[in-house]
Amino acid sequence: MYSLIENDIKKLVNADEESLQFVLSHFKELKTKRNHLLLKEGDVCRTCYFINKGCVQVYYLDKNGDEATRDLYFEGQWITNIDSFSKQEPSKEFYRTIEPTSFLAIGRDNFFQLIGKVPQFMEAYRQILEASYSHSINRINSFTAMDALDRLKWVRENQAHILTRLSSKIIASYIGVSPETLSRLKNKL
Amino acid sequence: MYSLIENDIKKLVNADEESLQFVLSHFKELKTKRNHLLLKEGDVCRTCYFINKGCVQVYYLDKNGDEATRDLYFEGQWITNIDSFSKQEPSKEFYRTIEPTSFLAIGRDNFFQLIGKVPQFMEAYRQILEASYSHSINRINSFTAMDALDRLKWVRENQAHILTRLSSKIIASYIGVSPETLSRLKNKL
DNA sequence: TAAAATCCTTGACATTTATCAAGACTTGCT
DNA sequence: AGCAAGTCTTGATAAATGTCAAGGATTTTA
Repeated sequence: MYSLIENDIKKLVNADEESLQFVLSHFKELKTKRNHLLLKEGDVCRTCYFINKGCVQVYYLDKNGDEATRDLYFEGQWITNIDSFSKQEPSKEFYRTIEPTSFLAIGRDNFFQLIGKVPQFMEAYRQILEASYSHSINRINSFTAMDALDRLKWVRENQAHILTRLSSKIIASYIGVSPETLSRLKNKL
Repeated sequence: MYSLIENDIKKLVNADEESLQFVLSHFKELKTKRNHLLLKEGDVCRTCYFINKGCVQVYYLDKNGDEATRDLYFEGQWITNIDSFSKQEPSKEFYRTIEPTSFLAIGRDNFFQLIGKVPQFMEAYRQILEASYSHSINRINSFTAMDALDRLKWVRENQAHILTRLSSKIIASYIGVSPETLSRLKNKL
């Protein structure tokens, strides 16, 4: 149950076994069905999740009430609403599983205590933040610098699992086009 | 010269005067003309900057060679290419001043030594990362969930200084439309 | 300070993408 | 297993945005 998260942390920092087990002991398993809402607009996020298996869609409701997908997360990834988690403000986004998903979850209080007590965990968190920020920068650049077909090609080159694992509707929302447009773009690939 | 950065750090963390001055002593002043390239595609970023006065455009070259603006930074903001700075990989982005600009700059080695030595500086960095990540998430959501006119209105509500201080060409690139389209959108505001 | 360069706007037109509708197909639920 | 719901595709059309061109305004630079 803890092997994936253990490897992930070891990949980021050199932690002695005692510290590592101390950190892991604060994570509780959470299993959900598909379409489970982890967090919805207006909620305050009190939990940070590590995905053991499954998939989470993070989305936003546009002015027509349609879902706009900000990001998609899979096993081996860390996920929380950073704004709401760090400042305890209401979330503007929805977090929903799109497959049966199993998490390791840690509450906010435990999380920040660990950060203060275990320097290697702080260091791991810093690296996760840097990588998440970097990923979001790439995503902004894909929207400012590419048209829809190039964004689709970019996903095919860099995140191919998204195209094979998820429905066209969700892929379209992630690429930032209507499902009809995605259907037509596929013919041009 | 250090008053803005001093207030910024104090706003983020409680630091004793000695630690604060120790941290500040590692920052060197850098003044540039407008259109100075701080970093270009392919460069490895070895410096983190705090803007004392002025403005920096971070952009990307699209497949036509046009500039796509990922973000704009002003006095009081921290700026570095996080990917290149943290992993010492070549930058994919350009960083250019668009006004005469004065910075406080710190080299990568000093930066990471300070992070290790001064817990309050680590804590400040963590908060800056969280805020930067949060800002980039808002920007992704503006592209996935809004059309061009709504993005322009969003900037007017939330970053009005961008509209009053910068050229239409740069605003257009930030909004993600051609200058001609921006010119027409202004008539609909 | 004057020439050169760049910027801003507007018009005409092309291209991209969205919307609406319908039918075939797939999936989920009981 | 079978029905209901949702998905995917395609066509027709509308709306949004890009491109090219040109002229006037502004800014830069020599």
